[in-house]
Amino acid sequence: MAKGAAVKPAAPAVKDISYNPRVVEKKWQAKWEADKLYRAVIDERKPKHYALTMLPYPSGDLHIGHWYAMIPPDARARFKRMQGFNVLFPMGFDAFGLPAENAAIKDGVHPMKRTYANIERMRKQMRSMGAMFDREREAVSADPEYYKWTEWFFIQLYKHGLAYRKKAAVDWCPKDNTTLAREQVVGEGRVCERCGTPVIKKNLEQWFFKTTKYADELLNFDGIDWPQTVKTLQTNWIGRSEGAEVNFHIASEKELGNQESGIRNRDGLIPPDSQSLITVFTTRPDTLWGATFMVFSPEHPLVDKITTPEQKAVVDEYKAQAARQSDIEREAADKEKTGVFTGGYAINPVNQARIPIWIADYVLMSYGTGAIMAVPAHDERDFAFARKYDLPIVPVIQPEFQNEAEMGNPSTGSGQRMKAAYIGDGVMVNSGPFNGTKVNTEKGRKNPGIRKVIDWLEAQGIGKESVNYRYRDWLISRQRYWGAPIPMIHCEKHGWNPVPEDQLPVLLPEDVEWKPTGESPLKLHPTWKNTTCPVCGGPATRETDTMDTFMCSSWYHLRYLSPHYNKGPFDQAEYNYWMPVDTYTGGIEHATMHLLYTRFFHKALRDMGITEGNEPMLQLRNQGMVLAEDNSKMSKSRGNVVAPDVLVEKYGADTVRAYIMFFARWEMGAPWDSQGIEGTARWIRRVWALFTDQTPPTTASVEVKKNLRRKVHQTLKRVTRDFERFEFNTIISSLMELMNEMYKAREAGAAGSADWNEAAEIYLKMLAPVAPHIAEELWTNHLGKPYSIHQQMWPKVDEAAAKEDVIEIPVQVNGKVRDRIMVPAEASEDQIKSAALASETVQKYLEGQEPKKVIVAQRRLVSVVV
RNA sequence: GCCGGAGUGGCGGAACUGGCAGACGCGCACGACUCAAAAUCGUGUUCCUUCGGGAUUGAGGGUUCGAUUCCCUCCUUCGGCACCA
Repeated sequence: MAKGAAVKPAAPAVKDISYNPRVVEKKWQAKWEADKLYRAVIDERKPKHYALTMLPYPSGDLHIGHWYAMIPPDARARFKRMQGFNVLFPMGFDAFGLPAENAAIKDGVHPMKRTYANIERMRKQMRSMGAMFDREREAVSADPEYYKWTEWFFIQLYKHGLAYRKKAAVDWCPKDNTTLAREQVVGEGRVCERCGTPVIKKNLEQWFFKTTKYADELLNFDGIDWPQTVKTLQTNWIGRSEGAEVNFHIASEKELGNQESGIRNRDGLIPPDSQSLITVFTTRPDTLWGATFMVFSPEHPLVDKITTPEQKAVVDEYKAQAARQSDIEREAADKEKTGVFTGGYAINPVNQARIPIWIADYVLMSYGTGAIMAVPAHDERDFAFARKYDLPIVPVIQPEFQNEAEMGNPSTGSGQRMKAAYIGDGVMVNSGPFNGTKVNTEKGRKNPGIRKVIDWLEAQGIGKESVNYRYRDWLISRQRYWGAPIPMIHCEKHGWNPVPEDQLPVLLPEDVEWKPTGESPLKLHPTWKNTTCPVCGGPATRETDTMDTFMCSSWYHLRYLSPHYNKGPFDQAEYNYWMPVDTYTGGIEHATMHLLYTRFFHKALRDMGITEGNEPMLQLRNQGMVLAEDNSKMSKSRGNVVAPDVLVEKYGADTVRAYIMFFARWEMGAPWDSQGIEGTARWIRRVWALFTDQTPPTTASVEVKKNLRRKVHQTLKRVTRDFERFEFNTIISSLMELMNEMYKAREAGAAGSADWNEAAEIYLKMLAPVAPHIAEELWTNHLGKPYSIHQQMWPKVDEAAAKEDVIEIPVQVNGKVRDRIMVPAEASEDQIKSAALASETVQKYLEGQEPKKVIVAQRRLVSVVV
């Protein structure tokens, strides 16, 4: 800091206002491109750094959000490069997808034509950013040379048993006319992630990837530096829950015949055959003795078998009604529970209790086994159901310190007086051999009660430890044209077989018609689907569905390594050098989609010997969102989008880049402020003037120069740290501060001195990643340094120079700052202490009293307590 | 309901590991330059004030010599999940 420095006015500098970003930026962009300055090639002598930013969909126009996503990572990649890393920073296009096809249905423009025109336009716009993308690494997922390998990967997954076909109730978007992965259905209304239309269920046979095989491994984030929020989102999405599977069986004739004699049936137990076995999943096996009824999902296959003739009419009616309801209606959590009795009974294997079987739509066929044991005393949902239909409630967990009135009286075997289900800890009661066992609120084996019961169930052969996941396999079929074809052939005799690999890629036919029929144009194409069976050579048909575009983006980071390589998806040498990705950046909206798929993909490939290591991306950072000025979301339809092209035209790319980095915390985002950019523009112009003004001769004092040098190295230290941490806004403010100091130093006559020249050099090097054009122009043409600034090494901090020699220390009396004292930086704590107590102001506040305590805190503050 | 993030001047935000709250910028006010405006430059700018000070980082409490920072309770807001047995 320049505190205490005598600022002597010098002759005013002569202003140079020749800064014209349009000329400067065009000039350098052309030169850098001609020189292939940003070409990244393998160089074993240098450490590598793979910086990756999520690739855009070619929507047609680059908007401010793209800049926000790409520019700060670009600046950081440039910084890494100056630090001596060999940096790969590629860009490409996620070019398949619905919007282009939907537009084609409207106006007949072929998706391919539209997509490639959009790409061309966006390439041009991207050039104006002045980013260090390696153009020769660009990959476009809709290029046959790309999707050939997307198809190839499908076949590898198929061959390794990770791609399979099954009929299932799948989510269908009636507007986009296609199935969707579970992840693409969002929100309370269960709507299509893309178009907001409520989805419906369809029973279809579709292709799936076995993502669930990796569920446990995907929960492990060891060795990767990812934001906690993403890890939490993925963990919740996978939804692992630990418990047990328990085998109940349908009560036999004999068991039913005994019903007068009560719950127990000691003699003549008929061993349950597999037909009458009902397996349930429960996270609370410790409450098994409290199961007083069972509930089946209305779709459960055993429902018809157990339903008695008397109950058939109501059961059929309930089933029909459940089938009619949409998912939204059915899954509304606050809906009152309904259900009907089937007339059938099951036998609880732990105590032979004969319990009624109901069906209810709150039990989902898609989770667990589609059937549950209901323990109304200790589960809120079961409690509500039991109350409504007057089913017995038997408490089996007794809280240790609660009176009977609240709990009901367990000794009578009745929980009818309970006001709510009890889900806390306590002691097992009414539970045969387990009475007295303590139960806490831990999940799974960590809970002593659950652990003991699971071990016992396994010993008895009536159940086993089990884990269930909310996570589903990834549905990848899309009934659309504009995607990578699923390379499978169906033959009447030989079923499904992959297209022989030497016949890849299966190319999309170009002569297709756009009709809003809801069927894939591939299916309607007269000849495309006809082919021969790879097994017998007989007539066969191609799969006409295409792949979810998330399949393309699951491996694009590999295609960038060698986008035109034709012997495999990537060149092994490139892989060995560049992978894994060192820093990955993008929006958090992909937490449970792309980011989970790409981890799955990498692990599956690893198990096939194609990739190495457990994770594809070591470090992940998410940028926030740029909102419109009124805090609303930017969208074309609202007409509130900020067009970067206009800003570049007005201020130049360097200013837009700097403002993008400055105006918000990058990971948070903020509403756009079109006035705020004026401040950044002013700064850039002032930087230009600082370096181009004609300055008076050097007259500065030693002190002024020393202070300048201190500020330079303090700033360098801070900027270096902030680049590492993705704290871009403070990089800019530090550079603004240093510039202000340099203006003051110049006014004090520092220009032209050795310290000034060092400051100028370091300043431009720090500016180079942020504002590459102006930094290059000032570096080569005004400082006369060798081209290019972007090939210079990042400067080293001189710690000694950065140190203050006099420090100002605030003195608190009873927690309030009363004075500030100046002491030498090397002063001992004792010296600081006496200096503080010597202060007149401090003495005044002491009012003659002896201080009780004097704390000198890390030479930063003195605290006097009276 | 459950899980996670955030809450600091008129605004965006800063504050290293518990140690001077409000850096930097926008906006605003005043001044210089100008016939005038813009641009530019300079000064000021958390609030209250009886000009001594006092209050202040969503609210309340706690730990501490000292809390924007740690702990507890609550409020607001954003995001995710949601009858998951």
